[in-house]
Amino acid sequence: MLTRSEEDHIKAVYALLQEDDSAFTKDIAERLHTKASSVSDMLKKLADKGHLKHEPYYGVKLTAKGHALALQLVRKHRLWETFLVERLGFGWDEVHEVAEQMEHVASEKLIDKLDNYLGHPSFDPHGDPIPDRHGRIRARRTKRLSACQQGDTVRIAAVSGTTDGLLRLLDAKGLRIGTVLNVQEVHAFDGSMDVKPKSGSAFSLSKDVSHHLQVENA
Amino acid sequence: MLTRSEEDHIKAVYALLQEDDSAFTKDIAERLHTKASSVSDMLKKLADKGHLKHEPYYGVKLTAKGHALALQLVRKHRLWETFLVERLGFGWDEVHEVAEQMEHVASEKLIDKLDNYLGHPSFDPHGDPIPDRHGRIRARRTKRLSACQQGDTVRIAAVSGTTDGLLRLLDAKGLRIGTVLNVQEVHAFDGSMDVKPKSGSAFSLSKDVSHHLQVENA
DNA sequence: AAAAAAGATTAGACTAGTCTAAAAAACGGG
DNA sequence: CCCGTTTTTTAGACTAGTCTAATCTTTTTT
Repeated sequence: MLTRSEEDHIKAVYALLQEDDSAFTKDIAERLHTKASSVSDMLKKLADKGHLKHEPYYGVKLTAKGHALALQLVRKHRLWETFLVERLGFGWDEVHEVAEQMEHVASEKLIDKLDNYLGHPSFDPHGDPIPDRHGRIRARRTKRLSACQQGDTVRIAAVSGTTDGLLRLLDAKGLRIGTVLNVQEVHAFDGSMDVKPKSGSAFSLSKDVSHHLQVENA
Repeated sequence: MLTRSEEDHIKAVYALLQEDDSAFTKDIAERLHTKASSVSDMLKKLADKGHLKHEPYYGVKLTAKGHALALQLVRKHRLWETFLVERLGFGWDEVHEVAEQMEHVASEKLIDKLDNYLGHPSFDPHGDPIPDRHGRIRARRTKRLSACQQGDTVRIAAVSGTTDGLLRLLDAKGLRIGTVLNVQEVHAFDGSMDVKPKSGSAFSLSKDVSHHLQVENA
């Protein structure tokens, strides 16, 4: 059995590897609001337990065991988020912190029944894929909106690396998972872009925003 | 904010006071599968925080603050049990341990939304009352089946102090919340009694069982 | 290439919670 | 009412996890 802190560290490593293909002590510490020295200790422990490989100064990789575990944690987190939004009526900007607690409830049976109750969803309220009980993820080819060109027409597939503030900003602009956008113009000097939703008038998005929007061709 | 361990201790005190009108160090320790010395420490801490009064050697009483807190924990526990049984399809003998974990998730909003989602239930799957958000409990006048006399006709209202084994035994005998029974005979030498469900044939219940069944007049 | 900066680890202290063992307090039967 | 048992508390040790401060390694800058 793993402690909550151990699970948190594994999840942080997994998330960083997804985003950056690398996970360093300091980044893990930052994500967990803790100090590098604490992370250093914990990495040694998790390496001993066989969940990850830690080359000091060269970063962390998950073992197969650690990777499978991370996927189960992600699965739990995203299923609970789905439950909170679809069944309890939470806003998509309110659920992260609560799901963070629920994901540490330990019961295989609970998660399988929850999955079943929700109808085996493939994506959570932020558009992120939900691993199935074997850790399999529904494949999609998405790119960042910030990587799109003038003239592209794309559908919002997911909002990644979400902060509650970003989600509320998207709400305010009427942007949702599934919203179809046409890229009207990209401004070189600050990376901002003007986009026009299928219905509605055009507006501008900063690079900070477009960077976090995963889109697929529409 | 209270730790999980602190919450567990307050809940144990509350439960013992309900059952026995008294809560002693050793009983709390037994209930929490811990040692009296650990409980002694924790009682001092909780007394300092103002959740309870601890007269060494004379037992523990909850303060108004501690009592309110215990009721909120009971509320959370029973709402989650209700969710697990009614929505996820767990058996009533499978939910205690999982609810024990879920009740420590901290979010007022979550509990209120869950309560709403479940339709503000007044009783959980074991027939125990669910405090409302203000800590109020629906009053009933129940007694133990073991206290009933020959000839009494009663309805099962709750199964208290539940162990999973007892619940499965009741399942096997077809006894549920709401089942109406007639007491046919009470045997003095071992306290067992013969009961007859409204539909079906009579059978015998040991005192161990009848002691845990809360009934009301039918 | 040396110095400075950034990042990581180690060493040592502290907290919370638990335990065992021993001492203290209360209780109960002769 | 006194001795032995039960219950409770205290004392001291241990673990897990965290922190700060100091040291070590790597990278960057000049």
